[in-house]
Amino acid sequence: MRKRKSKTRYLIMGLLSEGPMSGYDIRRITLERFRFFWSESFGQIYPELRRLEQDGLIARLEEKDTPRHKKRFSLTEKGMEMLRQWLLSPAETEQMRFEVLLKCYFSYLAPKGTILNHVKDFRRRYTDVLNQLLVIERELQVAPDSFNNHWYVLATVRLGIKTYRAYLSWAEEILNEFKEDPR
Amino acid sequence: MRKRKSKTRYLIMGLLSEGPMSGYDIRRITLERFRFFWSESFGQIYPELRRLEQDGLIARLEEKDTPRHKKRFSLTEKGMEMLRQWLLSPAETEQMRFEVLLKCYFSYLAPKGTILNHVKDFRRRYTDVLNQLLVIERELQVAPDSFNNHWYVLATVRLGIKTYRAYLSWAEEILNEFKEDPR
DNA sequence: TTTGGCATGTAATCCGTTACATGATTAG
DNA sequence: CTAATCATGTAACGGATTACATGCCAAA
Repeated sequence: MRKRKSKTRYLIMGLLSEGPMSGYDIRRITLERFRFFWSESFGQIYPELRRLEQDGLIARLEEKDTPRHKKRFSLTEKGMEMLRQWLLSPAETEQMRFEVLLKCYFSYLAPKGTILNHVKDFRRRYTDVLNQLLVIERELQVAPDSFNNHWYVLATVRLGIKTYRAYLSWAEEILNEFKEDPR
Repeated sequence: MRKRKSKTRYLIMGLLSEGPMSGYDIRRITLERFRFFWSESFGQIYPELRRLEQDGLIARLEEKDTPRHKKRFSLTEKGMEMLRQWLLSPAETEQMRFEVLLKCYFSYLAPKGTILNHVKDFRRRYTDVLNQLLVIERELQVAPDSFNNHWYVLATVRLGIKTYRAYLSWAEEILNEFKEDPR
């Protein structure tokens, strides 16, 4: 038997633990809060919601007069159980795939200065996300801690901040070294 | 028409630019040198080699008395052309998927101290890879620069080193904060 | 002689994005 | 009225891992 590998269900159940929401909400919140270390598309979310409901891990709310087409789900006891189980097991090793580093590595085969474009592009992208993370950090520090989980949320945000600062510091170093000794 | 997304062919062509090698070699070298930011499996490499040969981007060496079953390939002019083209175009944005961060984020739902296991696990894994990277860095500094590309290789290695140092510093902070105020 | 590493390859399966289809509601 | 956004969903496709199959060669 093959081990289930997709983590989509845990993301969904995790979010539902904060209260009922729809597939569309899940997508939106994932973009807002997890963009820096996670991504999901509708093509995964909606079919997974159906499966989770079939398995009794989430339940459709019976609501009349929902705004628009909204179909909201809540986490069941069984679902919370499974979520807790997953939280106790160790995480899988992350597989990195940085195309930009592949390009940097082989840039010596291309015209002089090719690597600079990649490094500058990299720097620009991570300058943007770093700024977004700093905004989120400040917001978290002043917002009321309704779920008593801000310390946890801030932990993930701060890993992002440290990581992207390291990225930017690297980019500066490369650009400086190149300026001193262009290749 | 859909845009080809797999980057496997560029990894292969990049490696072949340093000299002829086999699918098995490519896999081994990828594990040694790119493990920190790239991964490929045999299931991608061998079919891709066949396609690249069909497209005339690489060519099978006609060798007798090769060691074992070895089938070596070399990069053609056309292949080098395409590789250079790719190097000039910007890299795609990398999508992150850190299961460990998802677990940290939701650990407040599990027994107190659950997050510690994830952070410690994370620290252990990256302590290992950091040490490997430091070894590689030292080796590169003393080895002869046969392809005149050490500065480029070191650039990628140093991004890894900076990143993993940031990871470890984060892990220490989280563990300390938790020790002072367990939740 | 048997074990383990070298070496190539295919098939099954799952994962994930993207494009497409449909329609309601709201803001301008 | 019209455009944008909200909202749900499916189908097609391509990407990637994993398991499997095969066999050689070297070392113990």
